[in-house]
Amino acid sequence: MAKKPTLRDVSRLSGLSVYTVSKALNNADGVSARSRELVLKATRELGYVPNRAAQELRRNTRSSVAVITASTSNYYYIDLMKGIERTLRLSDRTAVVADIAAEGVYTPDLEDATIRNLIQSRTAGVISTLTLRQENVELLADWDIPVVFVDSHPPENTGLPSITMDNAAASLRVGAHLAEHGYPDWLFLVYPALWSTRLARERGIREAARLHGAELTVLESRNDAASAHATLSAHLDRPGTTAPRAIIAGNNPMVHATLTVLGERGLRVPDDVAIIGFDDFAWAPLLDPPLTMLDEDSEHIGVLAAQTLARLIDEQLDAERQGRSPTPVYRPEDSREVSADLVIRRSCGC
Amino acid sequence: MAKKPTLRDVSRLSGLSVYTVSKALNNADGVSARSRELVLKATRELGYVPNRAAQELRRNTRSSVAVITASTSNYYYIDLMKGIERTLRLSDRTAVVADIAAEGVYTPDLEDATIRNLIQSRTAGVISTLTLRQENVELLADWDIPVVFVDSHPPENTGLPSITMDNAAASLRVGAHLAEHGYPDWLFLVYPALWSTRLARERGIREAARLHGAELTVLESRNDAASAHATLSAHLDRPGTTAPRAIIAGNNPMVHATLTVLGERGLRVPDDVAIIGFDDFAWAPLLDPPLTMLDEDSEHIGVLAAQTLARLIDEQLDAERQGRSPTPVYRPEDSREVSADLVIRRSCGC
DNA sequence: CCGTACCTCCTAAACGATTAGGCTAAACGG
DNA sequence: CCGTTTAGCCTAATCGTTTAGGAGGTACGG
Repeated sequence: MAKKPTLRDVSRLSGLSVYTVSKALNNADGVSARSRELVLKATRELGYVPNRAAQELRRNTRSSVAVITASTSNYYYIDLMKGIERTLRLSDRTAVVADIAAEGVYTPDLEDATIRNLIQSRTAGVISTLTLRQENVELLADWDIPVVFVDSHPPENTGLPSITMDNAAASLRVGAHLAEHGYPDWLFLVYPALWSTRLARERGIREAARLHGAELTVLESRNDAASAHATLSAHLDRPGTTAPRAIIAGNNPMVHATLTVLGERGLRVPDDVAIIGFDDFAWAPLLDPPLTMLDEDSEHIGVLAAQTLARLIDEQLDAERQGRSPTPVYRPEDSREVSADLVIRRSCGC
Repeated sequence: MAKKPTLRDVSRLSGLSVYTVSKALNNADGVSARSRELVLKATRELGYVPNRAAQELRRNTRSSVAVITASTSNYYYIDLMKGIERTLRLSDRTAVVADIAAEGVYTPDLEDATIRNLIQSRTAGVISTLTLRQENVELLADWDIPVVFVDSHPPENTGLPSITMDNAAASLRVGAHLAEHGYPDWLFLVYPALWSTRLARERGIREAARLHGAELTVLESRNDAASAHATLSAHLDRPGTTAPRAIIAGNNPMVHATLTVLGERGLRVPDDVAIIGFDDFAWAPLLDPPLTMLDEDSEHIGVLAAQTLARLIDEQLDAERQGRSPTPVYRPEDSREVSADLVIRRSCGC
């Protein structure tokens, strides 16, 4: 097609003004059945499809929501996205994912560039899986773009909503279970605090260790399996270090690294070293041995986050229509902590 | 912020016309250093960010590319997306994923709606992971939107580019390996032909069975682990059916189902039943037993697809600037088949 | 037959950017 | 000193929609 048909073309062909055509296509009233018919006929004939950029410019509304992630190779993102997309579909919105980790590594520059980019496209709203820089949160606030955090927390004092699993309670439960087995020394292999759930998880594990008199080592690695592998190997190689009786793996990549390292060293799970991991996933029961894992329902978290965001956006549109300020109003109950189950399999020693 | 700053505001504050401001912000020449400085100062002061909808409307260009998938729970999509995003970033484009499976099940209606949606937003280009309906491919062609298929084929006679692994050759290799072990009867558990790699894979496996005199059963299931589980269980329960000596699992969900079903029935892998699966992934070596799998480098496939698409879009823009037709011109060499490795572990009996 | 109300439709002004075409003043050559 | 070039800037049209503010016409009651 050389020239794409526009509203004006439909108007010409149907013999009606662009006003009428627009009204007819948007099912607004004030258009006779006969005219509506004519418009639809002309539309079909020309294969006309409205230009969203023009609509959004004129209506001052956007249809897409951004999901900010860092290095999506953690499988739980899939479920999260599923929940988000399913929910957004209901209100005819689209999710676009923006990964702010370049080659697997997070950089503030990329975060800044991404935020600028989102503002340029006047995103309807943002769901972020990690704590954003204070500065960027303010920027989004300046532009009245609603933000919801999932599996992460807003920067301090911003009061933005966040939806996480109850990490502290869950971690306590993990610790309690290890204590039941009587393991005296634990190693917590964990990702950086950039992913802010790390804090609550660590707090819970520390508390549990104190409570049950276990000795605890916390080992931090970059948030990918290869780095975790290197970190754990180096730790175990350190002179005077012996393998811990139990390892708690902070997330999916940490679990992968732990299993690999133990396998390489001929350490048997759970006889030599027990493992409990965070974030259950489909393959956990099929691993050798089947893994005991904390099961966060991330699809549900995705749904909650998308619902909250959708409501915020809708309220914003209402406010704007009524001439009130478009600044999003967050309520305390927008923040939620959902509980998680400990799925007991065999890697813990059960 | 009550009212968002526009170009006009920057113009007012800087005392220069919108023309000059626009030129300055786009680093075009014809602007003195002094003016440029004034413009940048005003821009910073106001926190001005250009409105992409307006730019795209005026310039008639789009910055986002759509990736069409169906039920992304197949893990290999993650790598594919990684490759695509990494490549698109180079030309400042964004990927948006559009899933045309509603609750895990594909519906033509959703496909149609999605395509309409993409045309409405005048997507710069499309990467599709499954064969689209003829009709929709024509629609995209009408609107001069370039399309590239990955891990799938275009509808017949459309000549659109596709990038896949060399499924037939790979399947032959799988069969040859099973034959080396001397397994007499094989079961191929496979997803529907909507994902068109199914055809080449089946062709290859059938050919291999014929070549090596093995008996072959092909069992089709919907493309998710739960359905595959039900299908395989029902098959094995059928009176007179005995478990095959080897199972070839057509993709990731099929592998999951196979391992689960065999586990439930107390059949040992590989002693009772051997398994080879398609689409290697990070957890395969840690499963019980470590899985022998075909390794398709899907990140690389993603890179190739995105490169091809980017080139098509760039050529289209050039053509348009020079007043030529914006119809994308596909070259035969845009279609590629990349080879895959068979990663031998233990589930095949080795 | 007139006034009023109600439909239906139209004209024209936005939305926020880009850009063709033209103007001005400074610089330069002769 | 004058004509020509050029850098720097401006005015105004344009992209494809939506929508405020009327304008005509029909129907109806009085």
